[in-house]
Formats: sequence, structure tokens, C-alpha cells
Amino acid sequence: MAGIKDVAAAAGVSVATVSRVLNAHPSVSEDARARVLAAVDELGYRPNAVARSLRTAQTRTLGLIISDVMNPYFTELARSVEEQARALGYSVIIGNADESPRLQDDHVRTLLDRRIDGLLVSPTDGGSPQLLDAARAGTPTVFVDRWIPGVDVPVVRADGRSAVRDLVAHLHALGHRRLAIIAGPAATTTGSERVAAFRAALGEYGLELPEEYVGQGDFQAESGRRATEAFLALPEPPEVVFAADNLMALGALDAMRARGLHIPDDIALAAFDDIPWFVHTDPPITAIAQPTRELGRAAVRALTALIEGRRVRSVTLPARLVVRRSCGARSDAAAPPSRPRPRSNP
Amino acid sequence: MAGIKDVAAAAGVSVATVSRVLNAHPSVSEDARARVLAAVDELGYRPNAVARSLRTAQTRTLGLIISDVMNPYFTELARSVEEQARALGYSVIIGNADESPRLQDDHVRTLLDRRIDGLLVSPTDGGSPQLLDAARAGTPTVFVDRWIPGVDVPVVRADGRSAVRDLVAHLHALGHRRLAIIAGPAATTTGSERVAAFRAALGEYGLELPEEYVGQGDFQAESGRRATEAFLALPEPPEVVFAADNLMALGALDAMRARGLHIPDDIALAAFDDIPWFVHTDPPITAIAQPTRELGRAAVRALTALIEGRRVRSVTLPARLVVRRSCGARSDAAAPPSRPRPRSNP
DNA sequence: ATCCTCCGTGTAATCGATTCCACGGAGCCC
DNA sequence: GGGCTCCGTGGAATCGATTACACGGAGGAT
Repeated sequence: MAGIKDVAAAAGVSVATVSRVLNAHPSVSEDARARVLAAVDELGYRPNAVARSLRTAQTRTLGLIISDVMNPYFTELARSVEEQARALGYSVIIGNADESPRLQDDHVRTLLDRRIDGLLVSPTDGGSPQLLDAARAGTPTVFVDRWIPGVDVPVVRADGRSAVRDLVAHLHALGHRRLAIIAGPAATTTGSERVAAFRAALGEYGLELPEEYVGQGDFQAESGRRATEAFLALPEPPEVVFAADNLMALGALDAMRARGLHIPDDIALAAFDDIPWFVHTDPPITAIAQPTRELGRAAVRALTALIEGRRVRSVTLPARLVVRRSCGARSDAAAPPSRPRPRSNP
Repeated sequence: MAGIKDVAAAAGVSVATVSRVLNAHPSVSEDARARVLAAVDELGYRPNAVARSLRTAQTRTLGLIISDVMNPYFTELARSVEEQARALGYSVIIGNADESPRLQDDHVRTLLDRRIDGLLVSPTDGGSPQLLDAARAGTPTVFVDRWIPGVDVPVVRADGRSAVRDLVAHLHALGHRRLAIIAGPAATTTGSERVAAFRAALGEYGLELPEEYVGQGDFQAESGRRATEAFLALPEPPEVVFAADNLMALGALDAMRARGLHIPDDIALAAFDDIPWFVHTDPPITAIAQPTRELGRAAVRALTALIEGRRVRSVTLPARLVVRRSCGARSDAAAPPSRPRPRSNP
């Protein structure tokens, strides 16, 4: 493969001049520029990014560590990140952590070895030593979706509280009073936050969230199935099951069907995270949609800003309720219900 | 960040010795090795992969170009590729081509600039100039799932013919005679092959595949919906719709529901590519499952072999039929039906 | 006419590793 | 004891770019 020296020789100039032309340095004569460009074209020369990286100490590569690529939410996030990164001239190396801190550490280490310019992470519970070291050591880092409390790293995420409130209002208006939730792992921020938001929203309607109406899940379908079965075995089962992520909602759906229940007449179902498939299930599932594409874009923007040395603040985007038929709504409309009148006791 | 020189100084040896220790070169004294290791540990030294790559002319990085990451089939493929690559000490840079040859070329170019060791591609229709150049120029390349006829590149894929035959046998046994297919883009190998396999299998039962029973899709859900609507508008609609990929099957499902049809009583549905969601739809969808994980693994194995200079042959793995309820099967069992007796005219 | 400035250009140092080659010393054989 | 072969080691070249610095010549100011 042709190198910069070959180009220099072919154009009858020095390598310095070639480099200047390629990097749009101002002081190059029009004549030299033309000859270099011609030589580049003729030889099909492409600069070696590895050599360039060594010299400039930047790779124009971002590392993205995700907890579960098979989860459509994260898939979409990854896609959006890759897209935006490419638009800004960055490549993305993806690592799947599979909810394992060990694997996450492994990825952080290889990414650091490869001298990526920045790290985008949706951390597993509590994070992992390598990750924390990297962040503290000054590697430009941005958390997306999940974050680690107490670590000084910008976070890009969606705030579901208002959407959860809308959801509860919607459910309440439909006459539901016994609402249950399938929570994610308590150690993840998204896991605990969603439960808190749900409980708070219920409180506004004077509703309780009893212990037995909080199922413990792990963001995987199977755990949603198990939690739902436990709910259904209760002397007084809930009228609504709200799953804290899309996979658990799917598991819940299975469990309900296995019991021969009709949705939404016998029991209602709602989910956090909207995914394309929820339109195609029977019935279509009411869900809280995160602005996933925007999150990915914002995360990359924040990270590149950080890389360029600018100061960056965390970004929080609102999630919104998408009403479908799984809770008993008459229409398919996506309009959020009107604001609840807080503390209107039943 | 500490460099190899710092380690050498701290250990009281030359950089050459440090490098030898790190690369497990035999001729290093036990004493020197110990001192180097101690220094490495103390300084928290990690070799700079960029510098190493420049010198050794290998990056231990693979490029993966996929036509649609949001398609669960490709997501799973990507995941499996990343997993296997990591196991072999490679990182993966993913590029989403979005079925666009231009975008695909763009990705090939940046990947080549980054001097990736090998390229894994599921090419868009007809490929693209850069890609063909790269393959011809000797960049280790392997095609997955799809391939480009006439290009001398190993292909790792699933052969669906036998599974399609099983499917047709299954449908025939259930009494269905009017079978339609929603095809993928004719320019993709997977697009045309599946139709051919379907037609051949029908032939074994003396069944025709009339022109109007071949819908033209593009592997996206919306095209599946449109094609299905066209089928249903026919004077004599098909009894079965077979979608050549999972997204189009979803679109077909929607179209059938919109018409108020009951599956499988009014019309049957089957799909190529099995995905986790097909278990959760109502009814669960009969599908042809590719050994996706194995494909990813095999692809990485083939590519790394190619990189190491070994000769590599194409790999074809069998797909298998997974019978669920969307075609009218009584059971949920996954056992394939018995072999058809060819040419048994109706 | 002389000096200064600025512009275009080339030479060479540099990034951080790997690796070829040379060298000194130890051990072995005859 | 002299010559050989290994073995462990270090010096220096190398990978392919970027870039600091030096330099020669043109043009403007005095």
C-alpha cells in the first residue's frame, strides 16, 4: 500500500508538504497542492489512521459499553450512537457487558489499551473498578441511561417521572386501583428510580404500593414471567402490571396468556421502554417511550464536547406515555391524559 | 501515562527486554522478567495498542458491516460476532449500512483507513465498488448471510432449502394448497434464494407458485403489510403467507389483524428467521430458525483463519423449521414433519 | 540599497512500541 | 587452553504519519 513517501516522491515534494495539503494547512502553494492531490489520486493513497493516531494521540474512536445488546432499547441506542459518531468523524467499538461487571471491566481495559478518545457507558450495577479508575483518571466518559451515583461523570438519560405520572393517571381514569410493578435490579439506577416514580405517582392518588405488588426482576423476559405468576397467585391479584422494561413486559404477557387471561379485560399491562414490537402484539401494549434516538445523539455530542475539553452538563430528556390498548383504553390515540388532580382520594 | 521506557528505567533494563517479557519471548532471564513484571505492576503500565499496531501492522480489530442493525436477526449475529471476536482477542467496529451501497462504501473506507485486520460483511445488493476493491486487493474478507455472486470470498450462511421443504410439507399436511410468499429484494442473494427454495418445494407437491402469490418486499415491516394487503385483495387470496424475513412477517401480521382475520383459522402465517418475539406474538409464529449464534462464530473463525493466512472454505449450516401455532398446527412441538413424498399429485 | 518580514518548503525529531543485529560472557568440546 | 555455540542483553532502526524549526527567496519599508 502506498505511503506518504510515495506520494511525496510522485508529486516531487517533501512528505511535510503532502501532510500539509492533506490537513488543509494554509501555507501551501496552489501549484504544490495540485500536484499532491494528483499524486494522491493516482496512487489511491489513503493516510494510515494508525500512524496518525500514534502521532496525534487521538484515535477518533469511541468506546460504547452496553449491558444487553439484544434488548431493542439498547440496540436502538447503539444504532443512534454509531450514526451520530460517524457524522462527527468517529468510529465506535461496541462491547456487550451482559450485565456482568467483570466483562465490563474487560471491555474498559481493552478500549483503554486501544486509546479510544472517549467512553460511553451504560454501567452495570455499581460499576466496576476499571471503569471508576478510568473516569477518575480523566478519560472522557459519559454515562447513558444508567449512571453511578457519586461519580462525577455527565449523564444523558430520560426522566420517566412525568410519563409515569401520566400512566398512573391513565390507569386511574380507567378505574384501576390495584397496580403492581415488576422492578429491575435494585442496584441499577433505572431499576430503583422507576419504582420510586411509580410509588410517588400512586401516592398522588392516595394509592398504596404494597410489598407484594413489587415484583423483583432482572430486566430479562423470564423474570417478568415469574414475577407475574407470583402476582396472579396472590389472593387479591393486581388489576394492572407495569413492567420496568420491555423484556419483562413480554414475559408478563406470556404469563398472562398461559393463565388464559384476556388483556385488558381480565388484567392490564404496561411497560417502560417502547419498542417497535409493542405495536404488533395482541393487544398493542401501552408503554412509556424514551426518546432513544435523541439520547444517543445527545450522548455522543456530550462526549465529543468533553473530548474537546469543553465543560459538559448532564442531559435529561423527557419520556412520554404512548397509550395503546393493553390497559383498556378505548382508542389507539397517543395523546396523554389530562393532568391528575393530586390527592383526590378515591 | 507510563510508557515502555518508564518501565525499562524502573526495572533497570532496556526497552527491548521489557518488550520481550511482555511478548513472552523465551530468552529473558528469570531475574529480569521478575523485575520487569514488578515495574509493570507498580506503574500500572499498559502497552499502547496503537504503537504496537503501527509496528506489527496488525490492529487485532475486525470490521463488521451489517445492513440493518435493528433487525433482531442481525443484532443477534452482531452480538455473536463480537463475543467470538473478543474470545480470540479481537475488537469489533460495527457499521450500519442501512441497505445503502453508498453508506456501505463509506464504512469500508474508514475501516480500511483504520487498518482493520479483516472485514465481515453482509453486503447490500450487488455490493459496492469499495467493497469489491477491498476484497480483490486482498483484504481478508468474509461474507455472512448474504453474498455477492462471482466474488471469490468465503461465505458463511445458512441453507434454508431443507427447512423450507419441511415447512411446505407441514403446510401441505395441514391441508393448505394456496401458498404465497413475500420475497426480499431480488438483488440480495437471500431475497431470491428463498423464493427459489419455496417454489422448488411447492413443485415437489405438484403445487404452482403463481405470479400474484409472490409479493415484493424489502425486508422491512411496512413492505410486508403492503404485500399482504395485496394478497388479501386478490379474488382468490392465499391460505398461507410465508414472509422471507421476520420484519415483513410482522407487517403481514398487522395487515391480517387489520382485516379482522383470525390466525391460523382464516389465514396462516410463517416466517424466515426466528426471533425471540415470535414466541410472544398471538399466535406464536411458525418460523425457520437460522443457527445465528453459530453463524457468527463460524464467520469469525473463518475470518481469523484467513487473516492468519490459512485457506478457508465457505461454511453452510442448516436452518431448521420451528413449528408453532400460526399455521394451524395442533401442538407447539418443534419436531419437523416427516419427509415429503415428492411429486404426489393432489 | 539594505534590512525585515513573511511565505513556501524541506529536514529531522517525535509518538511508543517491536525486532534485527551485535556483543560479551558462560559453558562445552577437543 | 583455544575456539564454538548459545544465551541474555542493549543499541538502534523501523512502522507512517505530524510538526517544530531552519532556511532561502520575494516583496515591502526605510
